[in-house]
Amino acid sequence: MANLPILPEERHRLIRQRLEAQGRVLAVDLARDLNISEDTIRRDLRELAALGHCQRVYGGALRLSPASGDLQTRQRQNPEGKALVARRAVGLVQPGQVLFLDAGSTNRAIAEALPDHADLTVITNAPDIALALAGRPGFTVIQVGGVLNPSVGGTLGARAVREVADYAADLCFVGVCAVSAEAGLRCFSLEDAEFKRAVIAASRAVAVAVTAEKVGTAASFHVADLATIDHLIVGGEVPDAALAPLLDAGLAILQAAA
Amino acid sequence: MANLPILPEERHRLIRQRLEAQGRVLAVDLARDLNISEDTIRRDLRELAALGHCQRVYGGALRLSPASGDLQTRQRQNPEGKALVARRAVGLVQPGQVLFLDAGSTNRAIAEALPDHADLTVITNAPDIALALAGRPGFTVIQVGGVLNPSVGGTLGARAVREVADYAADLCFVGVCAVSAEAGLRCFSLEDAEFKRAVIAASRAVAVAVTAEKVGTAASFHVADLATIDHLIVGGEVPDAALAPLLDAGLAILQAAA
DNA sequence: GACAAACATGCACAAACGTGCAAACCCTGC
DNA sequence: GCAGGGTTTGCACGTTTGTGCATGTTTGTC
Repeated sequence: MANLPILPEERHRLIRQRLEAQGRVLAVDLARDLNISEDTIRRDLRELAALGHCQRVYGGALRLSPASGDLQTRQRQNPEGKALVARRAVGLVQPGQVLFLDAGSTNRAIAEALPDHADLTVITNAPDIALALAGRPGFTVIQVGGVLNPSVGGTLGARAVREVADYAADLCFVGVCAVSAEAGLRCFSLEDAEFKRAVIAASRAVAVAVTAEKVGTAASFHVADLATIDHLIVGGEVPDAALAPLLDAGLAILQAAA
Repeated sequence: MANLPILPEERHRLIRQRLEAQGRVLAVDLARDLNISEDTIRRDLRELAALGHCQRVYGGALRLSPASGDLQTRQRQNPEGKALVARRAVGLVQPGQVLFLDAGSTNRAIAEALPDHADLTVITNAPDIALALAGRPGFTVIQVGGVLNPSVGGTLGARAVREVADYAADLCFVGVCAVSAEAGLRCFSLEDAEFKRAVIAASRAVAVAVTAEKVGTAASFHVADLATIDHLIVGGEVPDAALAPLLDAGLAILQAAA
């Protein structure tokens, strides 16, 4: 060992680095590797924990869970059904592509299921999706600006529509509130529908991912006809009576079942 | 030893060079190698740190590039101090105003401290701030679009700057990484500095809220001079030595102490 | 319940630190 | 040349900080 003196601050950085990489550190190991007493290491860990950089535990320290409180709640609200659809949906994505992810909890699940290190560019109007992807390796995240609609959870309105027109995506995932053979894709607000149409217009291919309960239902505002869709991913147990009309309409359907 | 005299500026360049190459320097080593007293080295390191070229630590100095840390970790640093500053900062806000909130953990705290039912319009480039305010009564939230910078936690770049120019705010809260009388307002990235300047240009009044540890320090990139600021809110225990130069500069300072 | 490992705490010592001060140095104008 | 003002440097002083050791306590495990 070189045994060169290590500055306290330098040591803190090293510990944090090791925490980040391995998720945990042991006081004994650090003391041995850094050639310093365990007492000092313990003091370091206590200090780092006080600053909120790790969780102090008996024998060493742990990395804190990566998700912050607000996001954690949302994640828990996501049932397995959405994760199921999401896993199926990401199969459509190729490395290097530019994706459009509309706001919505199902699309949020898709964002989380996207693979790292795939050189993806994700354009989204949903701040929570942007945040979930920010900093993950292999992602460029573009946020669509505009007035944030609280119930939709994304930016909408004229400004957002205009911005979307500036981009061109290989594939978009449009969130819808209802889908049926007769009424097509539908959602609950006019502004939302306008925005989704802009997204579809700016994308080479269109994918819609929905959970079973939305199939065969309708909502107030028309987004697009079924003919517009290239991929429909449905998850969970869909009754044949609801699915048949969609198949009759000539739609290719990816079914994700447990 | 040659013992030839070394000019201070020459010495500074050498120290920065060594910092760049090795990531750290020890005061003792420099004193020995340059054949000069440790006192002088310490003075040099202090100066370099004040200009934002390194981080001064006990025993020497460290390169600061990898140490800026991501948003989530900063969020956890000194939350009480930030809440304190935030409570003081929201006193500047009048009902019905249009505000600009720059990205950053202190500004996030300000967002959370803003009063409900005050008919406020908040423009922000930070998705987490937008999310925190979305749905709260009496708020209109406008998200600035652009490429999301993971370490800053907000959109930056040409697109974001252009969008900001479309708006006009009564008051902006600019987040800075460092503030001092000599170096003014400073931050860690060029793009960030550009964006903040755009925000300042689009606002009738400028407020800067910082926690105590940022006062009297500096960082690599210049944002604006102190003369640009209308309100400076500092929180926590600020040593008089750090505060005095700011007061001498004629700045009105709101101090938030426990 | 026994035992060892991990821990917190107090203490002592050395290293690193900030500050005031005086000497040495530089530049400038007479 | 030299007098004056500003800057830089090293030294002395007291203070702070980091570290290891000794002590007694807590925690996990068998």
